[in-house]
Amino acid sequence: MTQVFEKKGLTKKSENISEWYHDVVLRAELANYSEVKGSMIIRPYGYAIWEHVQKTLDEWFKEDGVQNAYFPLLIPMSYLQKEKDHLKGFSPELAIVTHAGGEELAEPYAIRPTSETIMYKTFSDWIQSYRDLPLKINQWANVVRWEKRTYPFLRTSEFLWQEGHTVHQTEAEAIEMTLKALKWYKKFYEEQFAISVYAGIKSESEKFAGAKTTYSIEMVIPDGKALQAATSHNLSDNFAKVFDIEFLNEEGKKEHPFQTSWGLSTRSIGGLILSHGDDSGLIVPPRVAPHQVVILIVGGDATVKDHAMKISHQLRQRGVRIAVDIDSEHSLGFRINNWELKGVPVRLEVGAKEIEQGTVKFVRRDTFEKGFIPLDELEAKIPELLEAIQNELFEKSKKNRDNLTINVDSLDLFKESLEKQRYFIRAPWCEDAECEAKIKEETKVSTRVLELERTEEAIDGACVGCGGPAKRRWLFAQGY
RNA sequence: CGGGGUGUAGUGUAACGGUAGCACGAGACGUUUGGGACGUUUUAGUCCGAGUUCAAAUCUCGGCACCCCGACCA
Repeated sequence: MTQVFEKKGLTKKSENISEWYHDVVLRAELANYSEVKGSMIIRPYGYAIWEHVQKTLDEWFKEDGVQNAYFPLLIPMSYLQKEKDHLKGFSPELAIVTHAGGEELAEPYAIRPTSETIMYKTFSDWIQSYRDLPLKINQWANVVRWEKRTYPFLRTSEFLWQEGHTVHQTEAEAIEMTLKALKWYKKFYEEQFAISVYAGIKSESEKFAGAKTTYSIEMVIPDGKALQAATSHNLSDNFAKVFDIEFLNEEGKKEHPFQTSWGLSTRSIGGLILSHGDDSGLIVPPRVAPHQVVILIVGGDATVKDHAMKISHQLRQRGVRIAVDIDSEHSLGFRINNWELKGVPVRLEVGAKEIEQGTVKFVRRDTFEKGFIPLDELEAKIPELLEAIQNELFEKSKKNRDNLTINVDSLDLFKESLEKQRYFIRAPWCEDAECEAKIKEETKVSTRVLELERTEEAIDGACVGCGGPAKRRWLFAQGY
């Protein structure tokens, strides 16, 4: 029987995932609420996870020739007004600076909700010839989108992200880049965050303001809702035209280039929390865990402490990220509970008993499986154990995703299936925007994506929304 | 921004219109430490403003804040 270690005062995840989420964010010390409405303070433990995200993605980007740069926080309103769809999409959530230096500004500045406009204005100067292409720029930055309802990490008014922006000679190249970014994100979620996700194309009504095509990563949250976890846009030459980006091609003729933009934000950490946590708190997959292992010393004498330090040194040399808890103020149980809340994948305990036996006690955070590892096997066993945990977390996430995805062929069944439990529903759809709006009104679920592997799949069925001829099977779900 | 709800120590809760109490936390001292230790002790509160009343945490009105549900959204 699996022992469950509930936490005092922690709402059960299965009972109220929203309350559980808030509790965990605060008690695992990921973030604090701030005085500024809708903003949060990311605490060191939460920020360490973000730093890992940055490090991993940044490496992949750079291998592909993407260079980091930094553009201004403030964007002249006139820039945003150039692309009308873009402006329309973002204007409801803009924060605008109207005064500075004690005076009213002649032209207000918007705090960037995203940086397409300010970057592309500059790109038009940078790009003259086909020799300047492709241009691949990435920026790690904060952006502000004034949201009406906010949650820590999942939707804050100010959030951190990376935004990649590339410029290409041909649309085919741009599409290739868009898909490459999407694949980075999918790989990131699967291999680093151990979360199984869907990757696909957004419907016309759900796409990015100003894009020709938006691709996205959709995460299946254990409550059956969908979280848009990253996006990648094929901007075609929409922005190039309005920002006068032109290059001379090999024949000496002027052409507009084709562009992409793609981003992943601190929202990803919200997805991580929701995906892996349990009634004991957070569970952080080993590859992204700020601490992969915590050593707790049991009893306060110097021999035990020395022994623990020696072990930590050994493991650190093997590349294991490790914390040593030598707290002698609190009881062992108290300390254990705190580390469990923080989701450290493996806990080691060292006390007089272990020293005598020449072992170390280990406990897995995800399964609570425990045992003793002989000291001389520790260096080999811990990396193995971490790898196993990483893989099992992913398998569990995949199973969860599959269990929460169902195929449905009629609107009645569609509605019925949502009565007891939210699902990702894969259903035939005519791809008409009005029909989509109708489905959303009647069932609260909207199209999430057309999965990449189903873009070519022709089907004969009837659309679940209007009964007309369906084109392809899309994923529908309620958004976060 | 629409609909609903709630505001009491740092947190969670209690008090018929009649002495604001309890628990946790935090601080001090001592004893403890193999799954959220114990004793002694200290600490701190009715969101703001008006009204009704002999008397308001409690009733009324206004403001503000927060929460839940919608619309918007990485």
